[in-house]
Amino acid sequence: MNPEKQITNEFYSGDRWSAEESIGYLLRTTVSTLMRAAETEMRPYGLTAVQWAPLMIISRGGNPTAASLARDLNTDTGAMTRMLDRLEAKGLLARNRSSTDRRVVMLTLTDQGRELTTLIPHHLARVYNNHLSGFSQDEFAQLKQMLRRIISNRDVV
Amino acid sequence: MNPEKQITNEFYSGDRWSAEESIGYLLRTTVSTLMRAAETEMRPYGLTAVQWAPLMIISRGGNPTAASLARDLNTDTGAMTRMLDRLEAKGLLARNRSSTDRRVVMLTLTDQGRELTTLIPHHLARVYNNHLSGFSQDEFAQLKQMLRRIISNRDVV
DNA sequence: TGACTATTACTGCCTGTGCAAATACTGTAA
DNA sequence: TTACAGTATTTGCACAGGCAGTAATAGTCA
Repeated sequence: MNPEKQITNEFYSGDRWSAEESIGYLLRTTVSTLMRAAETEMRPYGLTAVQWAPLMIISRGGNPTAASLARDLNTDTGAMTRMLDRLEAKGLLARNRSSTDRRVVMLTLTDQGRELTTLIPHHLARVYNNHLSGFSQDEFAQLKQMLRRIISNRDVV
Repeated sequence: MNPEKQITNEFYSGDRWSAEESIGYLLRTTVSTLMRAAETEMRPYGLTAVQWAPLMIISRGGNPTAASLARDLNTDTGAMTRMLDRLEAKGLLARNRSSTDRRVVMLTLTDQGRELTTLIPHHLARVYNNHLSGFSQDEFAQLKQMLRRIISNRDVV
């Protein structure tokens, strides 16, 4: 056995249970903390904490569709339809049925939507950097890597 | 400067943006991955991925109230009222107005609810352990510690 | 006692998500 | 050409959370 990295499968047992040590509880609290901060940061622009994501992807081009956005953002097409409804209602994007494939709806940003995409990243960076204060670059890289490992473990199981 | 741990405040800048490197995106995806697995694990018992939490806290005693549950679970009393509505509708808990403080509602588990609390932790442990497979105990401890640091940074900022 | 503050539970409104079904359309194989 | 499998979008239903406001109650202090 490698003495430097002992692998085990027993982090939790069915006997004892504590919210403070639960990885699910900690992750959920972390996300809601970040979301609340992002919400505050976005409020002046009339956006919620998650509405920026579709805008940013559309602004990068490549003709994303509702379905591709749903795949990229790890959600479902029903949720994405309604998200786009809200963004369209705010006048940030326009929907136009494609003429080459009449199933898909082309998504384009309005001038107002495009302007937001130039302002959003700065605010988002501020929120993330603030919450990562005290982290070293190594720790930051480790954290991202560990999260990716948890995500990919969904397939292993 | 300590050469072993160089602190910086610049993990993200407003110039470039990538979902794959975004700590918000990674955390959200991790949570939804875990939730989806928990949802599957709980389905046979008629519970969703989050409904077990109030049940477990009530089962530990100490006369928790809707308000204290909301505080412990990092949500608000409105959401908790509706959560308890659903659990009561499923016959898992009972609500009784306290006679000593008529503002509060005493929460007690039904027999069915109490039985679930004996089964839940095992399934939850299974989900968590599976998704942490490949982790060392050190990495597990580091991950929890880093999440706690992000959460506590909400106050620093 | 009476005014005031804090707390508890609840409700309405909005945002957001997941799942399943329906509809429309595309491309392919028989 | 026709049947069929796959894809894109939308909708209904249920669950869940945040925020603001309300009514009832408790405790405190002048």
